[in-house]
Amino acid sequence: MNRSNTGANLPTLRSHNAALVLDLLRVAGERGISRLELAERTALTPQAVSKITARLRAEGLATEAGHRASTGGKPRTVLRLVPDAGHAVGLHLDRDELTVVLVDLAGAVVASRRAPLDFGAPAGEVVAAAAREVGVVLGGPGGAGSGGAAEAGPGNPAPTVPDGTGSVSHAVSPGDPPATVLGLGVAVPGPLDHRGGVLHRVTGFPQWDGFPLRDALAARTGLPVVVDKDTNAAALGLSLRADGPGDFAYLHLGTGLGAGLVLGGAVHRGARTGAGEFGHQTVLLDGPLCSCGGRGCIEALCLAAVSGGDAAEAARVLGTGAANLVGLLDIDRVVLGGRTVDADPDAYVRGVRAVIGERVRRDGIGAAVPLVMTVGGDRPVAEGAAQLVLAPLFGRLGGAGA
Amino acid sequence: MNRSNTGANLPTLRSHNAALVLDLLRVAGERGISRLELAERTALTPQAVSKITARLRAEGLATEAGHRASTGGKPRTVLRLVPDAGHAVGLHLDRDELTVVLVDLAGAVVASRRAPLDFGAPAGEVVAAAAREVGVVLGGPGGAGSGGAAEAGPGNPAPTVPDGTGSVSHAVSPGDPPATVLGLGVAVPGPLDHRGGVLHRVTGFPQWDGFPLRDALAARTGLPVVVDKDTNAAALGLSLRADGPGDFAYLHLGTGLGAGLVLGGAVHRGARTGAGEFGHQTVLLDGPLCSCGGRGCIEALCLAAVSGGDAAEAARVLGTGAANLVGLLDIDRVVLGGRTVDADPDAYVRGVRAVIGERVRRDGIGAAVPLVMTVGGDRPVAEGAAQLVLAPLFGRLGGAGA
DNA sequence: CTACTTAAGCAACGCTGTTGCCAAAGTGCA
DNA sequence: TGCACTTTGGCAACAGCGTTGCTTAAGTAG
Repeated sequence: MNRSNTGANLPTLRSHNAALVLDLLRVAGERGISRLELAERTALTPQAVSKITARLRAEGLATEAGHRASTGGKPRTVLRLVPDAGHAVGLHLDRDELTVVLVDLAGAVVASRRAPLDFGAPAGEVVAAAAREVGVVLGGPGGAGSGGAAEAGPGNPAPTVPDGTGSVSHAVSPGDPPATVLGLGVAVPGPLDHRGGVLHRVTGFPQWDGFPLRDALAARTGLPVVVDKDTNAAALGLSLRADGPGDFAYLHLGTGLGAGLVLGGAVHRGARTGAGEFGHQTVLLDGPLCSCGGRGCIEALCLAAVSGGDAAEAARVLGTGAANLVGLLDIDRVVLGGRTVDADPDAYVRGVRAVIGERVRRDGIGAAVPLVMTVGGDRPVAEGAAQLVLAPLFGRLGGAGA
Repeated sequence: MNRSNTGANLPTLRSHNAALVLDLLRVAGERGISRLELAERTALTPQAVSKITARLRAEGLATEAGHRASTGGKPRTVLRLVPDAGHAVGLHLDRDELTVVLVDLAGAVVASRRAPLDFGAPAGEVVAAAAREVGVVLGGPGGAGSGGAAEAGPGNPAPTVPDGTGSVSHAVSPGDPPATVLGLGVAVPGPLDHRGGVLHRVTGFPQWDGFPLRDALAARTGLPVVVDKDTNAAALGLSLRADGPGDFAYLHLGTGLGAGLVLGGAVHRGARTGAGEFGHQTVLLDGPLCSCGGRGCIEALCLAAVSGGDAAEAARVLGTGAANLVGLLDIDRVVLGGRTVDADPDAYVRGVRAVIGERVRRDGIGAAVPLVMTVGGDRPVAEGAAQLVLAPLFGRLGGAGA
């Protein structure tokens, strides 16, 4: 059961178990999973699993799909998630670009869109543009099927909006607006309050300080909205790609340096959504001044090495911070991402892996901590943002919880 | 509900709610708490709370204790935890000393005992001595009331054992062996496997590598045993002292430097019980060599400053590490402890607080992070060890979970 | 074709928190 | 003093959860 301070009743129990089964179905993917295996993995009785899966099938969330080979008796029936039973929109607002994806329950991208963005423009304009793009991805100018649709900005009644240069829109199923859109997950750079969906002073963009992004987008799109830091969204999305429930860290090196932490299957945000301040960890006491006012921050050292063209040194600094993090939290897996890393992935993976490996070796116990680059999709943040909406369905605290 | 990968049934539901209520009773302490307040805090209906508290009263865990002032109607009945309904033993094995405490459900120390210890002696001898001391604290040579009692070492049938110099034993209620001892929590220094209760290579004491401490002590005492790192035990115990469920870090500076983390009400251990490796966080790239083989570790810098008599510099280094930790995890509260800090608490609190305060100010948002010394008892580790046993009763994952 | 094994559903059951109702125990005002 | 009102908390009936006992379905092995 999910950690909480509130009591549980029968509906809570029911949805907990349903989420558990749904999560196993999601992880099983197209291979599917049998009722008895679900029973083993959940420690529920087979009969309980039968009842739960019957409900899920009645709701259209699961379906039977073939049989396993017999082991001497009646063959097991394979159950699978029905990906089309629900969708979520992920929106990534970056400093100079906007990315929107529409994903199904399985996390597959159904449609996506990318457009340039001036994050420094007035908040209202950015919100209007974002809502417009969300509407387009959803298959029409009107946005989601429900009420309160997007009051799209000036003009643009056409279904496909040629919105600036480089705007790309490739819907996999263009004329097929999904019936059930569960919500909109939004990932933004700066510090913010996740619970209230209110931004704080994003570095370099003071006009966002105190802006209620969640409520503004909810009013524009008519969808439930969840807002989180870009690194948290990416970490959540990437953590769902792996089978294991192990603790997970995503390190993002782009124009800045940040981290997203997934501990115990849930994004760790801290009380003020401040967790993941990785870039301003001090790794060189009395070192060079950082833009934050401190000295010897990882970010300052890293970016200095990058601008000096010394990727190996940048990787060494980054690796030192990563090793600190792995040691402090006993993290199971680390994933690297971000534009700077993407430009020279081998150097960074090799450099960071070397430092972590040395640390693990010193500490003796503990198998090697896997370190990889982001995989499967060049929009990890936007896809993760969509998972902010979907994760609660699978019992993973991501949007509503904490 | 507590985060888990297993399904939940009605007994699970029941114990979850009971634990929740019990935890609120524990936090309320002697002031007590009314049924309606319990209902508000748990989000359960008043009727459900009535049923749950009736069960707890029938089991002897709770009792009615007076009434609140009326607010215009029938006055609320105050409920309180019955501390004597259960006890737990906490054992702290330090490098040169052994501490045993017997605590009640409320966490109050009922009896305690301290004795010198040579942690470098053969494992069997240490275990025998520890089991003997546990038996003494429990009020007799035979140990716990249940079967499989301590096969106490050579001699010593007397109830109070004058066991070496400086051995102190002051039971509050000498002739009153508690009926229900729920288990034994053990806190030890080195790296270890919490799930299996097996030690790894404790620095300087290679003979403990691979020793199954949990099973050995369970066999000796006949009690359920939970083993954890000393810093984790202390962090758990100290975190329970505060009302808030906020995230918590305990920093221990003694012969070494370590940390215990309590995130979301549960001790964060990581997959291999390795979390909390605070001492070997790098804060000075290419700095002086540390005993661990790395360079620029907090511990190396800190201990160097301490041995040089420069408490201010040690506090500054420690504070840098603490600020890193606070920033990375958005920790709510930090507590300092350990012999070195105890020797000059003001200097360390002032120094560490200054560094954290500066960092928080730079980051803008976020209220000041409270930093205090350990309070209430000079045996925080042993008391925390006892809480390893009690915490699961209150729905706080500490012993069984994770 | 018979015997056996395994998977999965039906029906009855115990137990959970919830709902509707009522008694108990105070305060406040006439 | 007595009546009206407010608030607390238990009793009884209830819907819904997973569990248990048993039956049916659907394969393999000889």
